[in-house]
Amino acid sequence: MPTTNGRSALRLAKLQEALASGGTLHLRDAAELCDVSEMTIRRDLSTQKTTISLLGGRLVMANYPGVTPIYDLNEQRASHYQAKHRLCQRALAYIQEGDTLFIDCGSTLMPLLSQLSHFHELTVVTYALNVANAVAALPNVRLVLLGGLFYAASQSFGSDNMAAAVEQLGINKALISAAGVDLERGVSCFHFHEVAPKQAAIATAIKRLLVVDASKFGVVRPAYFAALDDFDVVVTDKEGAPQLLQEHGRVVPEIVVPAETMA
Amino acid sequence: MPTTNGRSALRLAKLQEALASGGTLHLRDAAELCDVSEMTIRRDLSTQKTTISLLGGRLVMANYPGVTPIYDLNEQRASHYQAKHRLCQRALAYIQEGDTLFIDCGSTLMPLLSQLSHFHELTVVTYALNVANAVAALPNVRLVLLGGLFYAASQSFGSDNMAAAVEQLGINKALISAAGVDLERGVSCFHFHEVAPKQAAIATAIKRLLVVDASKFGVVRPAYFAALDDFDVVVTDKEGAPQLLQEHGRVVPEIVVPAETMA
DNA sequence: CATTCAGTGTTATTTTTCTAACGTTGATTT
DNA sequence: AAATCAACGTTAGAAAAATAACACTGAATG
Repeated sequence: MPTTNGRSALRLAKLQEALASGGTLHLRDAAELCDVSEMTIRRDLSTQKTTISLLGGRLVMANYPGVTPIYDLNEQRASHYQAKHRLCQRALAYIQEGDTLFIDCGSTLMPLLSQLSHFHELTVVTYALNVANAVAALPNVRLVLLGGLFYAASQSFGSDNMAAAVEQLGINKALISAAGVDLERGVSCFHFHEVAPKQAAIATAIKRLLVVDASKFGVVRPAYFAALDDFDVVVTDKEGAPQLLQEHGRVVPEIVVPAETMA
Repeated sequence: MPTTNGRSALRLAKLQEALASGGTLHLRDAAELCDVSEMTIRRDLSTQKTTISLLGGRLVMANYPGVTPIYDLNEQRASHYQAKHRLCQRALAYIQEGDTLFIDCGSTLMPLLSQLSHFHELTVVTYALNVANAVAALPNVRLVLLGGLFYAASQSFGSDNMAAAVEQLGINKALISAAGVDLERGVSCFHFHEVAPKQAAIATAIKRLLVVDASKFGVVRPAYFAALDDFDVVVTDKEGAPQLLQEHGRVVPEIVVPAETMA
């Protein structure tokens, strides 16, 4: 195996260039391109640290979306996915034909996006790249991306005039996610650049939905962005949530907990 | 084979949901998820029209970037890619450490992006989703995406204040692509929403590079956006291009044709 | 000059994926 | 009730991909 980074790295760089535009490259083509055998490419990939991965005989960029496996060998991610899926199933009930939706960043609302293909006309406003990519694939959904400087950690954009940009749009329903929900300290997230778009969406949207799984309750994160009663609906998955939240005397009009048995 | 769209479509919808968040799903997991055999999933995929495709035993969303093959069986796309690659190789020579680059939409400049990983600090400004995705994967490059309404045809965004957004940024070098370059009628593209960002970039950038392969010469496209002498450099691949362009009496300071023999 | 060893090709073997054919089931029709 | 047929499973075989083992090469080292 090549221990030093000799020609191996050069080949990978070449292949990475070829793949950077997006696409796959069959192993035999990659071998031909580098003028080596397929085995050598295989070895390059397995020995060197690279962002390219081999998927069924084809080279793909591992850091592109739609490439990493959903169901990891451990059930953990799968179950997490199931939880989020259920959450989104409930959130979906609030969406209607013709809506202009603000979709927050994070992974919570991802499962919702594919469901949007069932509608005929929708508009999605977002400041997250992963959301934008998923929505861009839907022919029936208009996409408005709020741009700015990219923050890799949250796969989202931040800018000065985020608030102004949001206010220009006739946002119907805001679907907001959060990293922390506390009765006293309100709703919070990790990144400060998310505060402006979230707050702007909450300010202009007609209906405001907070979509969070129960693991976020009682948690406080660095960036506060709203009080709990800024929302019209809280969609969550914990049984005791309604009591927990409402007995506190706050006015949260509706708290939705998905039924245990769902398709 | 299922001729009617019975449960088959339902399963595919379910799988599509699972995949929409981005990721791959192994065939056996997909089968388990739908509680059918792998063969059934295979049949679903082959009989029904779907956006899901099977790549080495794994389900992927075919409309995601990084999935469609680069080297189609015909050499055509490959050679096109080679041409663009060479073009970008030359354009790369103009890029320096610390630059703030405006990268235009289209596929021409795609091969350039992976090359940017060689630098330590760069900023890329773009209004194209495919460019943004490629740049987002580079840890050393700051990404500024100019958002707006998404146009699927060009994978790019358009908005009213595109010009204002561009002017706010200290763009160093503008790398502009085009669909048509005519001596008399100037430089043009297909989509009108591209005009504003292109013009704004040309207006503010210190150095303006037009990157076009020779097939665009003598072609006029619906949306005019610049005269040829608005550019400082034209990077192209046709042998006679310098003469062709300069003998016309225009002041185009530099026209670069890549040498025939390149690594 | 012989030795070493990284880098690579070749071949064989195993594993996985794909395809085609046939069998089963259960609802619907005749 | 027999026939039909869509929907699905199962099996076996073919094809492709992954892995492992060994052989070759040419530059660097002793």
